[in-house]
Amino acid sequence: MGSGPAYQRVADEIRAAILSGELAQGDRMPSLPELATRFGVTTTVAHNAVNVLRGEGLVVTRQGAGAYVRRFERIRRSSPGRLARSHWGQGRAIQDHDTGVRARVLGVVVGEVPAPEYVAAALGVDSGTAVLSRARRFEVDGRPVQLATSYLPLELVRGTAITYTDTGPGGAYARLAELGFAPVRFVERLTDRAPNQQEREQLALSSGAGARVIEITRFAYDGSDRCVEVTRMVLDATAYELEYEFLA
Amino acid sequence: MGSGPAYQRVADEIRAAILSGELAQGDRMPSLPELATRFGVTTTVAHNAVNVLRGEGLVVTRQGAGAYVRRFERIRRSSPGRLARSHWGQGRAIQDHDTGVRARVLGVVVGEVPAPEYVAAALGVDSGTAVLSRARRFEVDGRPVQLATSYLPLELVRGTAITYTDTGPGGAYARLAELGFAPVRFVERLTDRAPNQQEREQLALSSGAGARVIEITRFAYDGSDRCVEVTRMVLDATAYELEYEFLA
DNA sequence: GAGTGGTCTAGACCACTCC
DNA sequence: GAGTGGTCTAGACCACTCT
Repeated sequence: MGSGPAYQRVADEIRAAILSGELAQGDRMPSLPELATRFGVTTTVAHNAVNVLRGEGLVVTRQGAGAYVRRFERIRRSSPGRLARSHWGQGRAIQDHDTGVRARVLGVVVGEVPAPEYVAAALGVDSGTAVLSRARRFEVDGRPVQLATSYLPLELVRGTAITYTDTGPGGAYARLAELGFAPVRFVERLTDRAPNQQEREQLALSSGAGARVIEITRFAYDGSDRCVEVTRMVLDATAYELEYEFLA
Repeated sequence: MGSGPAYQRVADEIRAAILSGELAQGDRMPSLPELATRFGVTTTVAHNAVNVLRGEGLVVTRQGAGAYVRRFERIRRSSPGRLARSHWGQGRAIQDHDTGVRARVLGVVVGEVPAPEYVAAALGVDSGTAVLSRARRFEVDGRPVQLATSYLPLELVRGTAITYTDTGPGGAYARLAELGFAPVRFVERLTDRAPNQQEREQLALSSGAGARVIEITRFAYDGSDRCVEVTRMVLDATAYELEYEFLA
């Protein structure tokens, strides 16, 4: 046996079974008592082992229903390809570029909110000034994978389709372009962190240690280098592969 | 008190104490028995709570020595700024851009290795063909934060300073430029995942669930769109903030 | 109701550091 | 040697699903 802790050894063996295909994607895992018996440990140790795998994104658990091998196919999110004008200029939604037809946008909520500090600083308004907020959630194959909230200056978008739930073909960027504020430069800042409770619920992440999200804050600038939009996204860290292309 | 599990409530209170500054960065945490007594739980539950915070990167533990509030200052890693020719063209190392003078490069190991599949595919050689490998480790303030291994085609770099431990001013990219293969375009792919055992050791990450790394694979292309270098980096996920800038 | 995952107790032993 | 974090046992109860 490995010299490490028992729960690591158990996790190692299960992981190997998953990666070798012995346990296929979507398969139900043996129950905790079964694992305990098979590996000669207590159910607590078996639980620890499953926890490790859950943290790695290999296993998802549903209380009362069982543990399952995760259907594993990361979504590739490509930048700047997904934000290129050639893309949304053709009337397609940005997330189409990442996820094909499997993606759905849910729970779009549009409203006016006081600008958070980092938004106010970027948009050049006083902190707390009302800005347009567009919140939504992305699901792929019925699984929530991303939360996103965009903030735009009210004087730019008032009375336009950007204030509607459905912004029309090409999305908000196409509307900004029609207004003469087409975004041409982007800055994205990424941090990897633990989700808060609300994010755990909305992204259906398990509690306990291990679950991670990637927080992306994007700043969009128009041709005169004015920041016209700030978007904060929270991604299920195990659901994505991010790609960036740039010139030296 | 909160309706959730006890270990979450304990973690919540400690987290609040850290974020409010009541527990300062670098402070020693109360011991597990102390926490257990204070919150009326067992040491096991106190341990679970500390585990949660460890996973969030707020606390670091040293077996036998205690648990400490992490000194927390994420390293900002900016692209393409850090890879711009204007930077390494002046003879500065790339990591200077991210971390200032606090960074150190350790354990540089140069050698010839069979190309991993993803490297061979990018460099346009057969899988297993010998390529130059440059492995190294980055430390900031004495703490290991990143592992990196670069792969370059042997026929490009044989007999050049790139095969030395010290590649000279401006690093490998400056040498590639002198050879007429200056990298001008980059693609970086990022995934969040759990570290393997070797990575846990080299990055001084705790075992158990919770620790995460960001794996970045970078492909560097020269002016004729030939891939001249592949670099795989493994970052302590809680140590970095990544920034990307690009045009639509 | 039976089975499942999630949490918890009240101990125990080990490896490690040196407060 | 005392104190610490890390692991583990052998139970228990709860919330949940329905395999």
